[in-house]
Amino acid sequence: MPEFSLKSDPLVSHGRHFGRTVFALCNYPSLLTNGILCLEQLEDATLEDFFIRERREHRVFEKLLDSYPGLLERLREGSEEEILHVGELIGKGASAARGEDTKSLKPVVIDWIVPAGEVILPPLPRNSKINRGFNHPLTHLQSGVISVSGDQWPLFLYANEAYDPEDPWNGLLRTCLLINAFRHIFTSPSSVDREPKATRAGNARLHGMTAVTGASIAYVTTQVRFALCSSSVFSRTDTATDSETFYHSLLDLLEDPDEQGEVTDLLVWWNYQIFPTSSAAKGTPKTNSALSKIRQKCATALTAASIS
DNA sequence: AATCATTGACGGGACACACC
DNA sequence: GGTGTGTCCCGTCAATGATT
Repeated sequence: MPEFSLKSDPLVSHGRHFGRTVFALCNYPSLLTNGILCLEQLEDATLEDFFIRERREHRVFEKLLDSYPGLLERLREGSEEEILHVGELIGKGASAARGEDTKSLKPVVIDWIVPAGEVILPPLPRNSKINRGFNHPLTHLQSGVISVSGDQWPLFLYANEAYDPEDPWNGLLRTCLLINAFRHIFTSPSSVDREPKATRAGNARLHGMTAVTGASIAYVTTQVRFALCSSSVFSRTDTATDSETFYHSLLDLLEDPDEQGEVTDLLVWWNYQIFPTSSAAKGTPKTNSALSKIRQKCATALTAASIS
């Protein structure tokens, strides 16, 4: 066999990383067709004429063009089918990566929320989600609210599981649980709780990623949220889990022009946690001993943490 | 009803790389 | 060489929705 295997089309690989770091949960074939259509119409209409949601999609579209050399030409010169095909490849990558991440996060997230050495009642099996979510105090996503819709944020988003009404940014998205999940997905599973000694390049290095993006934080947070809930099937349109609304609500905040000061601080903090030696983490001390101290702090804080 | 297509979870295996 | 670790891909299964 001459192996006509579509051995990892570069577009699929690109889609994996693009979904994780720029925009997940998206119908890429239609994003591309709409994007091209929009470019053609742009001469006699301004972006202001489009709805907010479409503006975001168009920004994503432009980021996609920027991130893949030659893509614009390929789409411009390609037939309608070709555009759809390219979209399918990118979407296939994004979707496969998402599926693998939910798969691998499902067991390990239990290790992160169950205090070391303790026996939990009712038990939280690593391979089953049946007791998670509202069925268990450790995974109980939110207190005092019956239905969890996507735009209500669970307390695990906040450091010490505390929301500060006076200062909504206080501790927001700065938790060990999210850092762990981010490392698990982007650097390597083994880099979560020890000094990284991976023998293979993780996803970040594989794709030349040296800085955290807001969307990647939103992505990881959405993955953790799903891992903690009792639903077994991730679906973009599932109204019970509402992952897409949740993901978008995080993006809304992280892309809000009025919040860029706070967002920049947040990204610096994250970069220091994830890429301590990269220039993206400049302005903060970055010796190895300081790093291990932080990680140690993270580990101890985590054992005491509970998701209420 | 019955059938088909699509989607996602899951397990497993191929492959690549860095150590011993 | 062998072993451990990680990504990527594939086959299978179940659930869901659309079509007939």
